[in-house]
Amino acid sequence: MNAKVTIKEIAKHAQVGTTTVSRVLNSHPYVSAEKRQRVMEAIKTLDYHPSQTARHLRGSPSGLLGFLTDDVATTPYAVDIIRGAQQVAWEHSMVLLVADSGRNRQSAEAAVDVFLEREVEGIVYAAMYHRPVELPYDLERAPTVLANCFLEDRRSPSVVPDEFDGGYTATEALLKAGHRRIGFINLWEARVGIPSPIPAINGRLRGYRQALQDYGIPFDAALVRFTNQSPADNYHHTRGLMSLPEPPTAIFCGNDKVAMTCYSALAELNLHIPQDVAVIGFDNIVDIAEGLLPALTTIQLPHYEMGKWAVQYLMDSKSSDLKPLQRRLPCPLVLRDSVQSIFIPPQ
Amino acid sequence: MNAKVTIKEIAKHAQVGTTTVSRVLNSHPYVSAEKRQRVMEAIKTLDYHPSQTARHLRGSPSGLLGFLTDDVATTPYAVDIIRGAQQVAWEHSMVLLVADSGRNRQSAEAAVDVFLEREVEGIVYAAMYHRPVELPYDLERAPTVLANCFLEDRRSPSVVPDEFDGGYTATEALLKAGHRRIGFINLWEARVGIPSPIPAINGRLRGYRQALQDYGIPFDAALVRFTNQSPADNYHHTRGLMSLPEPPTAIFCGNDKVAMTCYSALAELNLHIPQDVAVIGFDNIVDIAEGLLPALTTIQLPHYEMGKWAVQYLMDSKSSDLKPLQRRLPCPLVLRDSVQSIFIPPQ
DNA sequence: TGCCTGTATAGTAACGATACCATATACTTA
DNA sequence: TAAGTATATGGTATCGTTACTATACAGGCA
Repeated sequence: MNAKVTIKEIAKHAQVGTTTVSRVLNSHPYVSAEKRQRVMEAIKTLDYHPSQTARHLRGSPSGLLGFLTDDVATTPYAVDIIRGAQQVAWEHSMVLLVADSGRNRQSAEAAVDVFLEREVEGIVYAAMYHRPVELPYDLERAPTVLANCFLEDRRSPSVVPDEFDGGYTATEALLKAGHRRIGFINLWEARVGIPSPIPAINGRLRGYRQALQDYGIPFDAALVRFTNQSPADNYHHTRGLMSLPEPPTAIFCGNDKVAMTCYSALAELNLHIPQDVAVIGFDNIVDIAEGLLPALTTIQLPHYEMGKWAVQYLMDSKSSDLKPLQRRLPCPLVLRDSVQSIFIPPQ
Repeated sequence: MNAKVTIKEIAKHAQVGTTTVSRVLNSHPYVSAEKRQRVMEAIKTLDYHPSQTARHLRGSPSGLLGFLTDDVATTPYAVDIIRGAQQVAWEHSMVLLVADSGRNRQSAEAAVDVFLEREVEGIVYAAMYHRPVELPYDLERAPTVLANCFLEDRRSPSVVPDEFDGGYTATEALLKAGHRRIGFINLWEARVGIPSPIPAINGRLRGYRQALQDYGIPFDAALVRFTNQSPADNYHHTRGLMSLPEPPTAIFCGNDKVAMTCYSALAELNLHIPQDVAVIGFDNIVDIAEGLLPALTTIQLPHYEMGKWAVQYLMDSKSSDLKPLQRRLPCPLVLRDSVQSIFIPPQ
């Protein structure tokens, strides 16, 4: 492993001054074609790589972005946030420095210290599921964008899934297919009693109600259930829904895991999807959605897009200040086979 | 945002020389208690953070590790590799620089260039599923450890799941529960015809056979099936197994998705898990395994552990050279409810 | 007393790259 | 012809930190 080749050695090898080498590297004008050629050759033969460290010290931007997560992995796909962030960062020739806040404030602070010591140009703080957070550090320290989470006081910019849109889209897909009685097994937080601050729950419910209203269907509270997300409870609510005097012809499940249990419960009742009952999920956990028979139509959370947006926003407002807007990204429908158009006889 | 506070300003503020400040920062001897006190105060009041960049330029190690992935996300949990790597890196006060090779050689090369420009002290190359890879760059450029993949010629160190162990453990769990006819729906590669180089397939099969042999059960080729992993094929093989003249009392599924289909197929046959048929999966996709009823007993791939091991190995051999060993990590059993001990009458 | 040795302190030269300044030539244009 | 401009080139200070060197004073010991 040859040690570090410096600009000086290139200069010596090409018989020019260091300035000229620097000019070639940064494609500045005023270098003769001949010397440029010599320099390029030297760079190649000596396998020279410029030191970002020296450049940065000299005044160039660090080219670094900090990416901080709480590691509570609910949906594994949430890591797509990092992929999206990485993608956009790369396009801007920036690199991601990742750290895990490890859920305690102290190590989050430490992580931010590490970021600052390396003078990151911005920080993305990403949560593994959509929720309000308290920032574990002083925001003034570096421009920060939140992804998949937000501050209660909205004092810094954030990008989140549009839960309302997701709920609306799911419900509308069912309505468009002709369904008029649509069950909704919404999520409920595991914590006892406390009215949940999780935006998914309220947002999706509002979307569901709005879609119903837009299609002129009255809201029926009996069709809405809340599951603590255990398979047993998911099962219970599916059965409950189907034993209603007027059971639904379609079920909107709060997530794909709920949908999975829903499938089994319906199978036991000898009901077929999508002929007897249509099912739609949420989250697009591909392993589940594609593994089910029939494959599950569901709603995609925009993890990848949130990662992209967060970094893009950081890049766009590099010079000016970050405006603390909250951006809601749509949750698109992923069409598979669990929803089928039903025939509605003209009345 | 106050600009950069430097060591000089601390020196001035505390009325000492820069050397003294540096001594305090690095807890070197020969500083009087009084001045040390003054320096510490100045650091606090001016909110000083030392510049890693300057330190690095001056000769300290960069404190950076490169983490490069191919992004083909098969199992979402494979990202646990990065979490494990991050964890150990953090313990060694190092930070991870992540990049995505974006599956084409060129951008992988570019990513490595970026790593080298920042003088990473090592690189972890991680694949999203266990397979042989060709390294997209010259290994000499930085100490590299492969995670979840390996070079055909084993010329650099790697850490992979012990597929044999996984296959053995799964089969043994079934054998210990008293099963004697154990079906195995192994994976098969989607690519047509080509004998698969995917180590999962061969390794697990060998583990299965070895366990059988150790328990004195003759191998029955009729019990081993290969699925192209489509739900339809998974379904087909489950039915095939169960319609054998002497059907299995337990099924070892190549992964949790296969197990998921297997559950439905068995339900249709009105067979109950685990009373009538025991099922064991592979991969521990928690969303699936915990969502199924009964919850799926399965095998855990050591993603997190591989990430940890890769970085640990890099750290351990920082001074000496990397020895190109291949480390196989065990795939532990995750006990849930889909396997039950069956009574074997004494003969 | 004179000479070590240990403690305490500050000044300064690096690390590698770049921006500024100085210089030198060739070519215009008033 | 003198002055001005565009082109080409290299020397050197600088970024923030630490290692090295130099200096100074104390106490210990021959």
